[in-house]
Amino acid sequence: MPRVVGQIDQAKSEAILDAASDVLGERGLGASIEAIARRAAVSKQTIYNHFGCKTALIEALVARRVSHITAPLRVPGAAEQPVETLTALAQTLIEIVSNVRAYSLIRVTVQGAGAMPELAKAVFEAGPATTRALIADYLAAETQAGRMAVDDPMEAAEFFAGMCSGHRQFRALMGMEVNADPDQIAHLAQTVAKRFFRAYAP
Amino acid sequence: MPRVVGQIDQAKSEAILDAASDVLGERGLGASIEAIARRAAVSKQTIYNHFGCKTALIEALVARRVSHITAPLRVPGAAEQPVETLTALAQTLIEIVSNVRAYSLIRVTVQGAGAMPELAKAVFEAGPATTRALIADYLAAETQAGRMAVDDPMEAAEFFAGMCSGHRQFRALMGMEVNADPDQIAHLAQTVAKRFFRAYAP
DNA sequence: TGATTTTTGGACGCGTCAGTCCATTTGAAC
DNA sequence: GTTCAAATGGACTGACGCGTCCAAAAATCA
Repeated sequence: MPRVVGQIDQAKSEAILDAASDVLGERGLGASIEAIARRAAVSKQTIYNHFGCKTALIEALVARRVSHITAPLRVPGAAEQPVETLTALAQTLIEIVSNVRAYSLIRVTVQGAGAMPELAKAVFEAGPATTRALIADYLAAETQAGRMAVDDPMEAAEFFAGMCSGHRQFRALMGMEVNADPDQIAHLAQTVAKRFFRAYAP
Repeated sequence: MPRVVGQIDQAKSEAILDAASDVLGERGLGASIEAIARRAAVSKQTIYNHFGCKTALIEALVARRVSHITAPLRVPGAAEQPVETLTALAQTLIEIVSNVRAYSLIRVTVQGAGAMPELAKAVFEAGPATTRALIADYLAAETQAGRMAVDDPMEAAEFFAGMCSGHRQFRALMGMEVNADPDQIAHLAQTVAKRFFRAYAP
């Protein structure tokens, strides 16, 4: 038997997805398969061998990125002070929103929302929706423990996420520069947590 | 002299822009000029007579919409109670974010950000940036008057706008349904104002 | 009615891109 | 070295969309 099936697949598929991420981020959904092939130093046919069609390629790309992006989104272990947990949470959220790479994916999804609504919904569920549910759970628990007074956890979670993303979301979406200075992000996260806690303190 | 130049222009141009708004909102930037012409019950050539090229058409469309959308964005006359002013402000913002028509424009802008960055920047300046500045001015004035305690008005304005848009922004961008029930919007606006004021009360 | 301009609609050139086909080369396993 | 799947690359089809051109029709005013 020659050549194990799926051996080279692994590496090449990754290379193709990396290239697709870059090129789609730069040129948008209109980017041609040939451009992606060039960037990946791979023949166009190989892409079709691996993914079948452009839509499937994009779906694979989105699936991979989404898992990368949402990975760090875990509520830190039960905290002594809510403000500290909220600060950590805000920091993660703001970092995600400030990540150009992540946003190039979102932009692609927005562009494709018309043509592939399932994809848009999947990204929404995996990203923002999951995030909100996570935060809401935490807020409900803190309220139960008497450390906060959140009457509507889902709504509050939305406020919290909104404070974190704010205009950065818009700027990122519009392809404009987003300040990603770690110090500034840390400071912003602290402020968000402080103000949010003040709004929902018992 | 026959036919006054620019007389029919007015009406036809409007019709074309309306159709363009609809079709672009539905199909995205990829929508063809022919589709727009069909929707406007106008010949393709007429569109070119009026606007010259697709880019110019989109620019004209965006310019018109932006002025429509931001029109209601005025800070209500100096209020007795900040919470009431903030509620009115939040209401306007949430209504804009929940307006499908307005968001179809934003989606078009996001899609076109790569190809026409000037347009994206113009929309950003006219929309979110202006809004933030307006809110910040108000917050600064209230702080001066001793009715609030906002140390960083720009930052606070961003938080306020973020709380209003929240996930609605994402859903709208992704082409998903957005709840536009007036009662719910009113309730949400009240909550935003209440919580925000609590976060920044003296 | 006549003069003049816009509008129409259909055909056309031109470029781009998705996806296919295929002869040839590469390279891992035997 | 033989074998056979995977990869290459280049040519090709078919579709689509922008923008142009033009002759005929409609609309406007004198």
